[in-house]
Amino acid sequence: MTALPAVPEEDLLRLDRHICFSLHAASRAFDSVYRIVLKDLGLTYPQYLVMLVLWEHGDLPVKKIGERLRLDSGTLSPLIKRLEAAGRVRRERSAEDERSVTVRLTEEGAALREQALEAVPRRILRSSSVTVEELAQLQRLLGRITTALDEAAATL
Amino acid sequence: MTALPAVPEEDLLRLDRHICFSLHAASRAFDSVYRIVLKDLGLTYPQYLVMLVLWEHGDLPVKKIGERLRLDSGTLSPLIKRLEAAGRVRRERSAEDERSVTVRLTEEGAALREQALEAVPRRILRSSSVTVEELAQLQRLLGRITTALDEAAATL
DNA sequence: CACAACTAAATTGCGCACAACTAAAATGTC
DNA sequence: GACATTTTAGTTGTGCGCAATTTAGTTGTG
Repeated sequence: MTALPAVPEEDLLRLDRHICFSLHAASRAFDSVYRIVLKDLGLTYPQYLVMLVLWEHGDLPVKKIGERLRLDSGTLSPLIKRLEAAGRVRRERSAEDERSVTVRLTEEGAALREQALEAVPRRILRSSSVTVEELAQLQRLLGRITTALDEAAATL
Repeated sequence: MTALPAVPEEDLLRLDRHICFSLHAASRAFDSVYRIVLKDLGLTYPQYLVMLVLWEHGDLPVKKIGERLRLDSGTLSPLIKRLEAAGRVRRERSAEDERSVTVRLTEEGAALREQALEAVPRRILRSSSVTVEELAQLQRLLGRITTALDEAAATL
């Protein structure tokens, strides 16, 4: 762990500048393209993430959604309320465990999936103008880094 | 551009789910490690980005900072005011062009650079547990995608 | 010179992200 | 069974990020 490569002091800060900047910028660039593509569906980017999870796994308690997206109730509670206000989901207190709130797709919310499938991924892929293989590679690298960062965050 | 690879319909949505999720998650994972590392310096992650730009280029008008970080005044104005309140920078109306506000490092702000150089990049590198080469590769790919996305956003 | 067009920064409003906290329900332990 | 502990959502407060608008200053055109 101490065997860091011999990078000159000054370059470290410049490298750091580039790393955090490019990730930050890429994230926002994706965000802004998604924003445009998702406008027709009346969804924000994070709302789309929640819908993707629900489309894939069906009705889920807030807790489970949070685990899959690594988001806490502070983010999810108001977000899901907005989805509910828009008629895409309903929230129901679980009968077995009154603490838990199950998020269910409405018919409208379920139907939105076809529209999204048609419109979103293709346009995103084309906009990023990278190959599917490159995206898969990017995904692997990001996944590895994320895991490492999460572990590091727990021990810092 | 129309020569998209033959990916089955269903997989598209799953791929999309992974792409946007992994970038979103990676961005937040970096954010949270930076948050921890930067706490000692009393800086948020975006504030650190602004400081990096100032340390590298010296005093700059808000406009120029925004160009380098792709951030607009709606984000930068309050952020820079907070940096000013913390004593890291001063804001001065330009004499030549009264519309422009130049952001200048205070002595304290300039001095913070040494502390950052010492603490930040090394810990981030170690936490992400990837090689400098991999980071450079990641950076190139992200840069390429960001450029493409920005162009796409302009024509969508 | 007058007036339109443009530019830089700031402001407002909304949504996300997270830390810190609260409320209510479930679980564990004596 | 009583009570501390843990768990699930929700709330509050702060800071980004962006769209849309506002304010003030500059530039261009007749």
